[in-house]
Amino acid sequence: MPELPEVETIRRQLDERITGRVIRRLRVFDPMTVSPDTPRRLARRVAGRRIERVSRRGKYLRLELDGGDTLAVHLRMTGQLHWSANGDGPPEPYRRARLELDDGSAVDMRDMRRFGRIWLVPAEHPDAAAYWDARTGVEPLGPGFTAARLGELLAGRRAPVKAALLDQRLVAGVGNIYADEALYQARIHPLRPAGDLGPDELRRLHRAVRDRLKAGIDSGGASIDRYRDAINARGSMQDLLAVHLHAGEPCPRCGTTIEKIRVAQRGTYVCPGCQPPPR
DNA sequence: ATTTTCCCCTGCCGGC
DNA sequence: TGCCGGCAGGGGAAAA
Repeated sequence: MPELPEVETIRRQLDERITGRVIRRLRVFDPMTVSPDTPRRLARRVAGRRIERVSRRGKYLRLELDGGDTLAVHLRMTGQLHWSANGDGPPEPYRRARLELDDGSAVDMRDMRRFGRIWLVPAEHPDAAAYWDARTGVEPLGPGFTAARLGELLAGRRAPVKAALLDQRLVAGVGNIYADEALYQARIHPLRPAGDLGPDELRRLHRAVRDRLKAGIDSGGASIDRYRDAINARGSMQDLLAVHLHAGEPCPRCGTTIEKIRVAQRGTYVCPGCQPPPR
């Protein structure tokens, strides 16, 4: 569910509220949430540690603790983090874990489908930077993401350009919604082979990826289904989506009926008028 | 090496 | 009404 803009929204809210706090205890209600670690081992490791900052890499949230350990969180499809000042979040059937802090506040992790995970990246990990680099590529809103860099990442690839955008090891943080919207804005069909894009198309795609992700952050994320931010509020990016979830409706730019197709095993929305199909 | 398929899990929706 | 298949913002392992 949450893509880069949703995770960044949550990161900002948590960083503001829990940085400097000390973890009183970690309670795990669903062991699967911390597997393959055990609730007991993880809880013992983080208890009493101070949260130095809350950072993000792609769709990964990181609670950086004193001593160098990092408590990593990935929300996957239906995960949510909810902060409450007095620790009494609303009763939740899907609550999987809870972080209790020294000021009486708490962060609850909720997750209907149980794909979300919390795990520790230990300070003694041989190379913390390599750990994250193995999972996540360039940050699309960072200085390393340029049209030229995007071209290098896509060069020679025969997979559909949308599949490449969804590959977190190339560009980190783009998910199904923002891939559709960026490709539409760039007027590039999602089935085009990634390596076939020309210089102008790469420039348009680079600009569109950044533009749509920024719009997502400015909107507080897209609350299409279950997404809520860290204070249980909805975002408004769903109101700005041009094609995603709009199959059967006219394209806002050319009036052609928007189609739903399947690309990289994901539902994909495309305007066949604006985004000329390959071949 | 790259790309595709399957799987993890729960809930919902449409078709029969 | 009830059952069944398919699908849902994710990524990792295994297979091709």
